Amino acid sequence: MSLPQMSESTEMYLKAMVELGLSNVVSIGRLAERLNVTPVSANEMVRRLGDQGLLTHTPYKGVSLTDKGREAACNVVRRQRLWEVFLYEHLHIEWAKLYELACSLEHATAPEVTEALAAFLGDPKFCPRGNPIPAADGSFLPLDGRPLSTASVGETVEVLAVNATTTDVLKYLQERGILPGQTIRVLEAAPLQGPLTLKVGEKEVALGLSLAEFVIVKNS
Amino acid sequence: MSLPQMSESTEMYLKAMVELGLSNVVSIGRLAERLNVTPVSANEMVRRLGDQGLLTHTPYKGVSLTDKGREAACNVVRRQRLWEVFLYEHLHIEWAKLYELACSLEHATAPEVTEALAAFLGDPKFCPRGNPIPAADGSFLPLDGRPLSTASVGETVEVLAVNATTTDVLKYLQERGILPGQTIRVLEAAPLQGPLTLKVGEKEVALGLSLAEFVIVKNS
DNA sequence: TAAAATGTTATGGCTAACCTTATTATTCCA
DNA sequence: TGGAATAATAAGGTTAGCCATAACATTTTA
Repeated sequence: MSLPQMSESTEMYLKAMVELGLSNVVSIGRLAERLNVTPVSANEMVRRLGDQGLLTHTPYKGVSLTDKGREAACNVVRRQRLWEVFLYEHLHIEWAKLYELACSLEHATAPEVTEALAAFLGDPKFCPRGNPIPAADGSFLPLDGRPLSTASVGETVEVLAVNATTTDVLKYLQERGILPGQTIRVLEAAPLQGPLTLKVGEKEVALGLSLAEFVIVKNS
Repeated sequence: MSLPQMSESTEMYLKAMVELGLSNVVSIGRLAERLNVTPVSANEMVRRLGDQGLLTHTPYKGVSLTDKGREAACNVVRRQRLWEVFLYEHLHIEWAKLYELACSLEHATAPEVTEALAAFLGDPKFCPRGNPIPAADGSFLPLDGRPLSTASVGETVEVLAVNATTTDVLKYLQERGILPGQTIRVLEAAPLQGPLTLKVGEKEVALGLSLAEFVIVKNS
């Protein structure tokens, strides 16, 4: 009574590839880190996915999706983000938990359910974390933004999306008001990869650089 | 990014126990048949579930749920049937596919999603197949009915529920109008475990005894 | 340019849930 | 009561996706 013609693990790898930048070459290390597996395991799995024609691996360089992989990946991400919308707007699930809970559902969703869900939700274009939802045909307009970690002191930016996935990181950002739509001013950037000091609403917030990478912003 | 503290397989065994009669002693053979595994595999798995205290197995007699197992099982069935309601009423998924599609989702549903879903749906008491939905506290009022296979010639009965799970069986019954609420008259019962001849609406329908076991009816 | 960091490959191990084949035990029924 | 049906047990095999450890290759960077 299950459906996966693509395993849960495969879906996680594909999703990670999209989240780390749809068209980027991603190192095995980064992939392993995001998926919480050892580099050795990621290497094995990347070989399997390569054998299935979903991605290409250039040794010592990194991994990128093939056309087939990109299509499959967009489909996975579509399901993920549609469920996030449903959980948020209709079930009123806590924002920080959306990714994790939607992730489980995503793996269990047949194509006809995906499309019926999209129709039910009114074909939303963005998920509650601000990320675009790929269309049914696989088309995907990426966000026109950059990570907050690249912003310079004095800049004022607007949060487009939060790209984090783990509940604890999302909760941390939420508690500090770092949510889509929020305007942020960069007050200070500590040297040696140190944290940013931000003005978020009325509050001053210190944010580590690695967390700031998860926050996608545009000039405002 | 998954949740199962109880494996998918465990959930399927528990669900099967409920579907084969919440308080019945079920033989390994029947369990194996419904789950589409060999009796040897079912035996192994039953031992594992016994070790976890979910059910008790009396050799050569059969299997029954413990209190702990019953609670877990009701929870699984609750999730399953709530999703059936959602898929049917909000996503307009084909009736015959509900069980299978809801089954996948069920395994991927965290408790907080279950309860939010129940609230969203207005705490429904029955699934689209006519089966009762266990309450959040585990209480479960079973149907007051019996299998159509036990009906005698000349009886007129009303379908309370369809207990089948596979899409092909559900489709077969649906095509013949055998759905909850339908009134059926038993015209004939062939000897030697032969099929029943039924009057369903305007049509005469022949139905094998093993299929008739899936149809729960009451006197009407 | 050498050391550090990163990536690759090899080997072996683990787990859950299935499988087959074969043997033995029990229960049911005629 | 004896054979058929059903159930239990034993032994060994498979798969996916992980793990660790260790050796080796390449790339980056100081």
